[in-house]
Amino acid sequence: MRDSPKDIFKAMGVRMTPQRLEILRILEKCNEHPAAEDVYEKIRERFPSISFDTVYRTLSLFESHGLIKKVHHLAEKTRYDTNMRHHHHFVCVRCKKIIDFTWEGIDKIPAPEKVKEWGKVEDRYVELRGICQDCLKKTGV
Amino acid sequence: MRDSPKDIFKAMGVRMTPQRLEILRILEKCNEHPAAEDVYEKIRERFPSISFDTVYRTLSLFESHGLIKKVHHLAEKTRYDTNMRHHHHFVCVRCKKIIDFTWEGIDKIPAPEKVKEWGKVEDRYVELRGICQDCLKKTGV
DNA sequence: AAGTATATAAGAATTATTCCAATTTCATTC
DNA sequence: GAATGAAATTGGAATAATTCTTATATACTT
Repeated sequence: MRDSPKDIFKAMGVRMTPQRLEILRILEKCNEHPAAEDVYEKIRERFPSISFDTVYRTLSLFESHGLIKKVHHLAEKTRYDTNMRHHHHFVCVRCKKIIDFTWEGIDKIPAPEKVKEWGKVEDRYVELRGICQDCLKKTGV
Repeated sequence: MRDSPKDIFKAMGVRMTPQRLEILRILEKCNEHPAAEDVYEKIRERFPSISFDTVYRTLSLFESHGLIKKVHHLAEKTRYDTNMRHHHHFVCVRCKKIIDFTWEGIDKIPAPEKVKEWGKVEDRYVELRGICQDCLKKTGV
């Protein structure tokens, strides 16, 4: 049983506006992984004068309340990797520190059959996300 | 046995300039995952008048020759995920399509001890990268 | 229904990155 | 070793994604 939009907005403690409602509907219907621009193009069908800002603000709002999330952390700036051997990353979600590691155990497990049907898998990347020791020390959490 | 800078640039078929040489040294020395700005700040110690453009151009050059790589594909625009359950992604490196999947087999394997020492791991994300069926059809490769 | 805090629209501002044109420099030839 | 021409650098303008600002409009409480 899914919450009604009214309850969702009530729980967030914000007003339910037509724009927000429509963005919510678009997102609920969407099985892809839209960029802000995709949402903007879609909602303009009904709200031709909506501003980009409203879309961005609403996406941030939804994200801060755990309704959606960004596909990647670290998206603000491009980061470069100087290690060209196959490896994975530990990423600190606070300070964005990245540490390389290898993990043969996980490289060997065959990919799920369904995924193989979606296309040709060429690479496997694992990201372990958490809080690094430095950041743990800083806040004690 | 590592190639000399001279050989590296020769292999790339480009001129060896002091700026490029210094950026190469900075990257070789660097165990972090620098953003362009980090490289810029570092090289300005020796080349105070270097332009951002040179840094970006050189990083692209190195990337196109396989000396370094970007930490993430998909970094151009923020993409949103409307599926808040734990899952992983198949990503088409051509069209950037993203498909969700779950993979219990891989979720259960304990993380390497060394990683646990680096911090508190809170989430595990796997990205299978390849070419989706649509893109395979288009080019026949 | 009125009042008020909150949300929106439009465009300016910001940030990361790329483009452009003028100048400089590398590396090859003489 | 100097001249030369192609390639590289600089500095600033341009672009693209995202955020901020301010005046106006609107949802929700009373």
